[in-house]
Amino acid sequence: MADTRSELEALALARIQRSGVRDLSFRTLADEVGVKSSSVHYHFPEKGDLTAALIGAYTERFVARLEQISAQSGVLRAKLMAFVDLFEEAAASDKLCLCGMLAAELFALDDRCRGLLELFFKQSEDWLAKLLKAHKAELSSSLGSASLASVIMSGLEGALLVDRAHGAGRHLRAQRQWIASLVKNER
Amino acid sequence: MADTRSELEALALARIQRSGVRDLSFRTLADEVGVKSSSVHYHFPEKGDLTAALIGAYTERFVARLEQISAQSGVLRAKLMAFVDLFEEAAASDKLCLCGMLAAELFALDDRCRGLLELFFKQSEDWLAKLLKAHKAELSSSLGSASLASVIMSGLEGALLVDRAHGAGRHLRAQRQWIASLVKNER
DNA sequence: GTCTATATACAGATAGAC
DNA sequence: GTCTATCTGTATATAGAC
Repeated sequence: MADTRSELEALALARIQRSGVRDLSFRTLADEVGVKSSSVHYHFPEKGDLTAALIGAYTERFVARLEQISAQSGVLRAKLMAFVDLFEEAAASDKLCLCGMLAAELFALDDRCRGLLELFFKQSEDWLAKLLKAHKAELSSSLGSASLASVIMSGLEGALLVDRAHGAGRHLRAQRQWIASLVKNER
Repeated sequence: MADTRSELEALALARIQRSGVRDLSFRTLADEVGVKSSSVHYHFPEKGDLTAALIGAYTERFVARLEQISAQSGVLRAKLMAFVDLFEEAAASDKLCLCGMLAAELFALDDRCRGLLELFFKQSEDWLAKLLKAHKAELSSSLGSASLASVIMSGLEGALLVDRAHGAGRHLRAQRQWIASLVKNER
């Protein structure tokens, strides 16, 4: 198995995506990994340190996958569907996007975490807006690239959220369908 | 001023929309209203009782306003914009929709509250789908009414969420713009 | 309907031994 | 790097007086 720090991070991430930072305690986290809470404090002195580490690593992985999508050969529609796939994974286990969950818990976060959260959304939407702009001619929407990127991001974050309470995956499926319909069918 | 019970409900609602149920304690709630926590327990024996009462009342008010929108004279676009206005109020004070926030905190809720949450989304989306269906000819989207209702609801809930972390209202504005663009401009 | 007082549990965090 | 032990604060909830 991996080292303690990695185990703590993996478990904490999963728990926060399911039930939020406020529901995560150093005690229960330690129990599940098989150490004591003081050991968790050794790796992450304060809860904010753990949270910040998680947001940073999450953003890094997310951006790396965006770059993979950019690099892959394929039409616009395929790239947009690959973007939706990133959200599908969370949905499969009734989780939220880490940063979506933390946006709901914004007032429980310190400034450093809020800054990291903002960075996640900025980078994600910038990537999306750039992709849309590069394929502007293929789009059927009248909205600008940046606005459309906002609409897509809100829609996907919201779909994960609403599907937990009502819908059993229907909201994310509808989002996928709508995003696909943005690309003109020309042949 | 109103009676204690009403004051407690109003304050609890505002606090949950800002920072969630887990951040609301009977003690601080009591302090802010000027009573003791045991008095809060008199009105709402358990926290779940308070939460359920809030969801019920919130849904009732929300549905009443949907019916007002249905009753008002006006074109489809005006009605959709009136629907967006319902979310604008929360955004103005950095709040989420009560039920959006609770969807994030789903695993902290009892079954009764989860049922009420589901009802909120079902009623809201049913209303929206019915409106869209009645004006199908005026819509520029290729999606079915129910799917489009899902997309709109996800988008608005998500816009409130993401705007807290990044965007300063930009996501909700983009949603409004997109929703307006769904209605054909024919003249 | 509101109070005082209290039971019980758990939170985040730290000191210091090994 | 992990432990035991502990401090301190706060949570939900209840009993019983007024």
